[in-house]
Amino acid sequence: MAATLKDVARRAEVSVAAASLVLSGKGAGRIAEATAERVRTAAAELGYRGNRAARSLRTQSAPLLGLLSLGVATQPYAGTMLEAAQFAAREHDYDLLFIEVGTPEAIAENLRLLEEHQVAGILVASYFHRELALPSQLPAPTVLVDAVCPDRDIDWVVPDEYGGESEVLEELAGAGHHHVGWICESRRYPATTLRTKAFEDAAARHGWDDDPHRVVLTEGTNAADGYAAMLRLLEQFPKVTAVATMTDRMAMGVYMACFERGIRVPRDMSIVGFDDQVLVSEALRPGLTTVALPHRQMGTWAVGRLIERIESAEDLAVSQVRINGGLVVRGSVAAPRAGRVRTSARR
Amino acid sequence: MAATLKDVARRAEVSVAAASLVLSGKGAGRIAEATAERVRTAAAELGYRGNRAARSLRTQSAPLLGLLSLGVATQPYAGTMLEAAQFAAREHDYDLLFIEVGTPEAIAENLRLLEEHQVAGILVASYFHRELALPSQLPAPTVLVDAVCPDRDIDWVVPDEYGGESEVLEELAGAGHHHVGWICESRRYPATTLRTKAFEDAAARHGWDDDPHRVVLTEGTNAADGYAAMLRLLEQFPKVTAVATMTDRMAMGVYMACFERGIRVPRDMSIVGFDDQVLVSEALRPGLTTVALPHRQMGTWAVGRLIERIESAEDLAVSQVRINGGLVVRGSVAAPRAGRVRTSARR
DNA sequence: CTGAAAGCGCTAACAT
DNA sequence: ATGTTAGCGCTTTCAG
Repeated sequence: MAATLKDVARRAEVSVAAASLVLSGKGAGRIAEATAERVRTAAAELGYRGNRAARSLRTQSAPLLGLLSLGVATQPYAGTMLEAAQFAAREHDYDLLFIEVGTPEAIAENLRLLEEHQVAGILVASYFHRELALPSQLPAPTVLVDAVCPDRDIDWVVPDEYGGESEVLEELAGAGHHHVGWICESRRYPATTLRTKAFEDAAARHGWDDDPHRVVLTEGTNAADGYAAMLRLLEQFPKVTAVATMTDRMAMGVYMACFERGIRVPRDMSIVGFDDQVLVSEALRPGLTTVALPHRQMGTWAVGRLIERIESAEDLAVSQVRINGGLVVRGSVAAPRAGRVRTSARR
Repeated sequence: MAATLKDVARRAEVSVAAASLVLSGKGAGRIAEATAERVRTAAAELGYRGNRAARSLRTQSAPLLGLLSLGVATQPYAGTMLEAAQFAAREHDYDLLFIEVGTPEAIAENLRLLEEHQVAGILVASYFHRELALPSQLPAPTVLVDAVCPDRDIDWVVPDEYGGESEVLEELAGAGHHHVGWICESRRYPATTLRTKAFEDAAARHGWDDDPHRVVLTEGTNAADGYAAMLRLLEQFPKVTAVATMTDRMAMGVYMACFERGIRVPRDMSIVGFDDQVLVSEALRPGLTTVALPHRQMGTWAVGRLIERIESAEDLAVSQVRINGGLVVRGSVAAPRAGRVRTSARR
């Protein structure tokens, strides 16, 4: 049986009220130091840990953050956000209630669950940058991670798609490329739209070869999509000396297409990706130059922000930020070769 | 202000006790159906949700499971276990408190934190099969996920390393290979030991070429390790027609070495991995034949078991299980070619 | 500076 | 069949 505050008080020969004051640190100046010391000793001796339920019942709030996840745990690397969030929470003495909601529609019902728990704050986290609809009544301060809620003033943090893509494209421009291809998923998401915008702006800025054939749209974002797209790109835009893909997985497919065609990376073809899925980007030979997704940073920021909001007396202004995960330079970019001769396919 | 039980009782014109009985379903046979109906209506009208803190305080236990994670969220795919655990918990009306402990040493201190929360049960989950030491006093029923605790009778679930490896090696045997290489990390973990044992047994069983040069030990488990190991294997064991690697990532390196040497997969070389890291195994061309890690199944099993233990009156016998995630056949295995001529390196 | 006491919302033993 | 009541452990007035 765990020791209660009453046990501590009895042992220290003070009232429970005094013991509570001391242990919660609110007794400073009110309780004599000698008494306080007695209480602390007694608590230590008894291994007193307190009872969250009793405290919550009394204070009508729990030092708990509810994390409503949309696939965050499952997706490689997105889980990093989770870990970062938990660390940040722990640092402020909050714990994390993890709930995988499955679909956006299930958010509302799970918010009610969190209300029962009397969570002090709520994180709604997605594994990819998306738009979300939220019920108008939120049971606690809420911040979105890798998601935005248009038509609503609410804190959120997302990757800086435009900035990141621009940065990695500068690598290509810096190496001297002018015939640059863009392989991107066709569906319209914040990520596709913003990264494509960055590509178009970079192209305009650097006067890249303005041929509509330089872009290939795909159905999905995996290696097979990248592979097929690259084959098509080589056909419809043979001048290409560098390719930017919307994701690392697609870049992996591009590598494979190059391998098969006897095109060497980066000598004959420079390639850049996005996401920094280390399993892929680091494993490729040469390593893929890409942009990291700021999972960790988003988790940390979101929790910091949430706690700020919870603990601040005033109403804070809404804060919506885009974080650039940063360029990761590996070996997939080189200067275009002048008199490049494309070797024929190997089979 | 959320409605309380008292509000419901007043509205239904009954006592709080009666209301409690009805809402918790324990009133069957004790409360008249008409009364019960009145209570349920009142609760619905008020949007009554109950207060976990009050209930926990009273019952001295919370419908909460503490999940102490050792890197589970960060590791690609291991997070799947987390999602599965949460689903299973929710199905039994438990919620999940997620805590990333960082290192095994931090487990003890976090167990005390869970004690404060009065969790009904505890999951200690690792992202790889390992041995763990646990304090002798656990604050609640505990089950280990992807970890064991030697010298201790405690429930755990781990991947069936031996069974899985044996199964994927049967693919090689079935295709008719006799000169099979084994690329494995040199450090001794349950996974290395058991998978290596499976290799040795398969080799003996099928009378594979018994040459000590057929195995190459590596420092790590990533693509670069696999790549270097494969180069070495080709040199010291040139007869090799099939390679089994300890991880998919290492297999990826093997593919790359083959590509560079002009060795075609699977025509000239069959390859099998372990883990089924889809990002890798599915993306490779041809897809990698491998063994899945049962993350999802482990999560589900562990929670089921834990709840069984929590809710069972008697002392259950300890249950320790190994789950085989299952063979995933893709395209990396073929029959060895009779008069195979190794093409020379491409550069 | 310290103690007594009320009460958070709920459950369960005990009355009626 | 239903109501009354006594706490669970803690915080926080309010008295002393």
